[in-house]
Amino acid sequence: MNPGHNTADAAGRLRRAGLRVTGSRLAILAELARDRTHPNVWDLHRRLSAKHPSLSVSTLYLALEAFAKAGLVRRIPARDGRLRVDGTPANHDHAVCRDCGGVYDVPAVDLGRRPLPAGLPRGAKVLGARVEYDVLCGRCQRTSRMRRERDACLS
Amino acid sequence: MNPGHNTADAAGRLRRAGLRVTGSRLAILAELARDRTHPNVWDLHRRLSAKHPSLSVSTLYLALEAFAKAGLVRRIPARDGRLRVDGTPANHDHAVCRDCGGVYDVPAVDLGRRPLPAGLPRGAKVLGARVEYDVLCGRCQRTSRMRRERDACLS
DNA sequence: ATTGTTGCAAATCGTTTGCATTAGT
DNA sequence: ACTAATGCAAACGATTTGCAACAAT
Repeated sequence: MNPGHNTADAAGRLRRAGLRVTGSRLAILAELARDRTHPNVWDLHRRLSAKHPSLSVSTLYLALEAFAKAGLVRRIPARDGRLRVDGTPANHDHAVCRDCGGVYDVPAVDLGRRPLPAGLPRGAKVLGARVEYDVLCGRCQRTSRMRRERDACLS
Repeated sequence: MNPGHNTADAAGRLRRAGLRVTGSRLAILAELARDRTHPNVWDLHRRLSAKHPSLSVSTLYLALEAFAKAGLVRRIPARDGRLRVDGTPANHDHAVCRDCGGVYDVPAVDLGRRPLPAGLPRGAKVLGARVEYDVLCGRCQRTSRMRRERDACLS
């Protein structure tokens, strides 16, 4: 269903990265390929625990660190201070809901032809750039309207 | 030296935000106006402790939360998981050093005329957008060259 | 007088680390 | 055989919270 993210390929990607192919790691990569919500480590652990009850949090952290160094995943520091995991290796941008902190994938904006901004730190080399959209997701628009109405009544 | 960020103005901004004007808070705002390095909470606490030895970390956190809600500062989750504080209220973008995690201010890119990207979560309302540059700062270019050379010798 | 703010200490909780065991190469 | 990967528990450290004393309004 998702070419490029099946198990066989995951094993190859692990090997190519110089990492050992283990059940945990295949499961982690599979779960990340399935779950595009940028789960945090505990979400991930909870979901994986069903099929892999012995998988420990420390293993998860260690694996994610190795994956990140190999470029298989991106680790993104979320607004709530927790680590979220982005299992989509392709280049893309993010939309972050101001209310619930949900992270959504958005096709990458091409900033390539744009002149580099003045005011970069002296001598810095630009490696890349990405856009982050500040949004209010559909669900939060509803709940914040509800909240506004409720608060209005209470005041 | 920095119009718009002097003490008198800080008091006004606090009052306008419905916050009480206290010595700690003026000191915090003053320090943030002076230090544009996006310090984390502990850096900030260390620097403020010189003049305000009694200022506690919890007060600092509480004040920063209030400031952020009032739009006086931005709190940014850094790659190392710690909270960094951006005391520049004006709209601007950031360049983040891939190596040391240093955060540098960059004039905002105008994304206004750009069509909104397809693939935003259904029903989401876009409130804003900012660009984050992935850079290698001058200092880190030097140290990583040194590291490469050293590692080359060791291998 | 009222109530937001402060400082201290304790609690919380995400992440890291040490180490003995297991398993991939 | 070699050594990366795992699981457990303990350590760590940033942030939050409860509460009594204080201070700005």
